[in-house]
Amino acid sequence: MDKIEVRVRNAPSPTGLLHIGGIRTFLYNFLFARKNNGKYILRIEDTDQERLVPGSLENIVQSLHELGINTDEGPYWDNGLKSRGDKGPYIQSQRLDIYKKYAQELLDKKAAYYCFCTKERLVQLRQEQQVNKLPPKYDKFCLKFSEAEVAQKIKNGESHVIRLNVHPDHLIEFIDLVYGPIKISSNEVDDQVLLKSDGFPTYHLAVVVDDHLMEITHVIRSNEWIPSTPKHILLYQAFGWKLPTFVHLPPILSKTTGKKLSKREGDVSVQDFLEKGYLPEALINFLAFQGWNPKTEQEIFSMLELVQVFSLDKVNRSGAIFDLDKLDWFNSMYIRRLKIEELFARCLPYLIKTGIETGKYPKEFIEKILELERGRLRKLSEIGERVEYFFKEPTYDPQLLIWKKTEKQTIIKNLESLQTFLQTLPAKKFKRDILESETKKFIESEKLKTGEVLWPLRVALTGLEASPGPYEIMDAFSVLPDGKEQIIKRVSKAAEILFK
RNA sequence: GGCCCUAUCGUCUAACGGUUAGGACAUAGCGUUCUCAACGCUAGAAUCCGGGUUCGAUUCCCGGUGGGGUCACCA
Repeated sequence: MDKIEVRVRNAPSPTGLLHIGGIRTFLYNFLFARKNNGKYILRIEDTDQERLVPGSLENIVQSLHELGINTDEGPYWDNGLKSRGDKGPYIQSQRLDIYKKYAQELLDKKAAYYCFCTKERLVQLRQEQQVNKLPPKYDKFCLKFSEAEVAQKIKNGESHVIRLNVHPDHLIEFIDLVYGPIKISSNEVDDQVLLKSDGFPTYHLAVVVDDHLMEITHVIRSNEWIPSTPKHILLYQAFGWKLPTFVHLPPILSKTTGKKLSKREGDVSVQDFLEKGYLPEALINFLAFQGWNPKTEQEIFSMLELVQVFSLDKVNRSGAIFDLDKLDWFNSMYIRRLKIEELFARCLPYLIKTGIETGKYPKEFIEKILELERGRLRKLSEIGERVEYFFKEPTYDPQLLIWKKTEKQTIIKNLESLQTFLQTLPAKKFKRDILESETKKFIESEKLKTGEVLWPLRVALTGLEASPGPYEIMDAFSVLPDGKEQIIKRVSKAAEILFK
């Protein structure tokens, strides 16, 4: 028995930046396609000409590319916007004649009818219904016109739309792969506009026609579409087409509002997250867990592993709150796993932004520094200010140099003898382990207290309350030709400042 | 408001009628430690409410309540 090839799609509107909640839907479609050796298609639904935002098509395609969600058909990014696939065009505004043809077919089948109602009448109708506490629905007013009347009105150039003719009092049922059986009365379904007066289709006509023509087998989309699924089913039935399998996904909610994550909430676009230093791998891993989980205790999954374990029957039905804390955790996990060269490459933009001219330093120096910070980073964007002290002499808060309740004099004295000790230590011995053992010997022989030496030393090197340890920092500096001098200079400067 | 969906720690979630209700994030404490991070240990923290069904309900059914969604010539 031949299995029908799985074909799924995502169909965003180019009305702005691709946003993070929406990505989860893309991800699940992609994972489902890959898991089933199917095809993953991107289609652009630009039938609302008023809401178009220039550049959003590029943003969508580019964002998907950066996240590693690769499409098989439709527009894609490869050093520029390209397109592929033999069931195109994949941009709805280029398919207008197709929709007209199918709208005509519905007209011929009496499944749809012309409507000449003005906006004013529709608004008034809705108001009346509201006052009378009736559900707001079109009242089929224009259904009464004879064919001759309709022809005359069209000939007169009256503005018109085409509406779906929904018959009352029957039940529309479908089985959702996530939500199970769903029943909705046709009385709840409005005589939806299918073709607008500007000749463009509405979403409902376009999505059904295209999903059929593009041989989509599974419609996987966010659950806010459940209420309009009956309209689509009615259309499939009117055309006599086979229904796809419907799969609705639970919503992703905002932590602050508890409502659907929306574009109005600030930085929610993929681009924003990438710019803040979230790794695509972390974003994908986190998003995969918003509404799905593998039923095991493993939490870290690469895209490849996700493909292997993903299945729609493990998708939840209840909404998930988007929690940045958890995302941050995933991100720090992925930062730790990065190869050092890759960490360098990915941190570079942030280092440049802080004004650090990495080109002026040995690669080994930068790499050692990044190695020190990688375990402390939640987001790559933090890297700049965290490592600035390596490139710029720190300024000191005298109070900070003092370890707990130690006497100021003691600290000064320790910094001074530390200076002499480091001076006498050969530059080639400025290696982490040697530094540690030599410094310990020094502390012991001078009968000093560890904290009273290491704390001021570390602060002298960094100017910071929190940082990696002094041995590691000195080890990194030792890579520079004047590393030892820089270290000693900082120690002496710190002592000076305390002395004042 | 009508209709639809939904309900386990603060958050993501596990437990397909019988568990001391498990894990992770976050939080707190302790240990390690010059600080931070990491790591280890520990703690607190949940089955919305009310009815059924059943020997037994987090789990199945009904009702309520809460939350979300949707009712456009937007998608």
